[in-house]
Amino acid sequence: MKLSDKVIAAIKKDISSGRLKKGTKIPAEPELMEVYQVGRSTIREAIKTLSIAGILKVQQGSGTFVASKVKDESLTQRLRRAEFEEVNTVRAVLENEMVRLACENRKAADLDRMMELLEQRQKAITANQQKKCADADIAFHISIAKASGNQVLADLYENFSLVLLDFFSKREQSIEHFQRSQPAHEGLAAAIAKQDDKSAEQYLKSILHHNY
Amino acid sequence: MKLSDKVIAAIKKDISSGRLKKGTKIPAEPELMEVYQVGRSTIREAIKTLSIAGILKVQQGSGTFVASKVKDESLTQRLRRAEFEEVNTVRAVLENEMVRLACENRKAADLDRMMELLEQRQKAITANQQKKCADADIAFHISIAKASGNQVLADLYENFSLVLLDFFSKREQSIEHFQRSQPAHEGLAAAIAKQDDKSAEQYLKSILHHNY
DNA sequence: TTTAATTTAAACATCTGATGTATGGATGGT
DNA sequence: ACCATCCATACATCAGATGTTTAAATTAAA
Repeated sequence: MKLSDKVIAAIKKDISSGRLKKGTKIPAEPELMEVYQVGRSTIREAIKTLSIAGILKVQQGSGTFVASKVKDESLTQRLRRAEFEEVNTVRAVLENEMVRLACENRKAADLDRMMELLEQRQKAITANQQKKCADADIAFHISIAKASGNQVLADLYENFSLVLLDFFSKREQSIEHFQRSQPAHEGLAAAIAKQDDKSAEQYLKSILHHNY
Repeated sequence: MKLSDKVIAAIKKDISSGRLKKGTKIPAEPELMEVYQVGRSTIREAIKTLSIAGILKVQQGSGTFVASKVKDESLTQRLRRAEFEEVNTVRAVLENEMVRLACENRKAADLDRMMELLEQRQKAITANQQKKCADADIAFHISIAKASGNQVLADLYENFSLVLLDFFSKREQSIEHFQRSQPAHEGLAAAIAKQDDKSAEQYLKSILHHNY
């Protein structure tokens, strides 16, 4: 087995695992040399083969890019699971506190804002607009953070929401997923309105678990 | 107000909000022109100012990079109202999870780092150096965040620590305060080392309450 | 209205880093 | 010894980034 074949397999694996997505630029040859601990000729041999196969596309002066997907579903799920757990853990910690405080301190204006965003979420679902859906979803949770009355917590969550947005975009969340969790979101809003912290906690739990 | 000042504010905001992290390359001038809808001179004027201020660092032929972190204005502003309660609430939420996870996942290297920072904290106390003391204190808690094994949580806490630093400086924490809480910090580190989450929780409670 | 500062636009230089190409040497199996 | 493989180096070529200069258009102030 030639060395370049090992590199080919490694690059293919990186593509199928999701570390290298379609359209993304792969590392430059010098960097690949360090990563795979081989000479430049070997790297170029591998790239040439993958390029002929249509998997990669090279552009002189610019770089080499992934031209096609090589999907391995089970593997991508497993590899993203670690990062996924981390994000969800942090999210759960923040949202639990947010919801608890929101039940105590929510004002009428907060409830209006929450309902408004829930409507936007539903509209985006029926219109099959995924990005708007994710935006509305996160905006809704931010509105809960603000309703908590703790501005520091709200600012921190707003910062964290950037991570969530990036996270959603990577996961390719289906509209169906948002559809399924819509009732839980409405229940959560209602519980906060009624200041029923026990019920709110249950709905939140449901929302967070729907992510699995 | 000059147009370039608006661009400066926008870039600063992007940095403080975390959209642009330290060390990352900011978009090239042509792209910034599109994003902010201004000419190249304006972009360059803004970049020049931020570069002189040490916030950005330009490298010809390569790009412009973020050189330093910027404190989140909205967060520091809240502190002026002396709403320490809010800060402590958020801190408690984050640290509780951090400590819980650190007890499970701490590696030997994490424990070494923690002990090293505790020594620095003690040295700063005996040397009566308040700033170094606060730095070591926060660095210690950051090391716990990293020991949790949750990179997302660690990043979030590191961002939040900027608020804590400001918090300490405004409160004029005395050296005596740090001295009093040193045993609790050492106890916390020992508990994490022994993976005794119950004990760790108690020490953390003590540390957080010492802030009042 | 005139004047000056600001902003824009374009052209070109320069630097960095990417791939393309060529060559020689080291290595290991046949 | 032969030969395919691999490594190392140098240089060419291309793309894209910032640096610089200049002129025109726009805006604000005198």
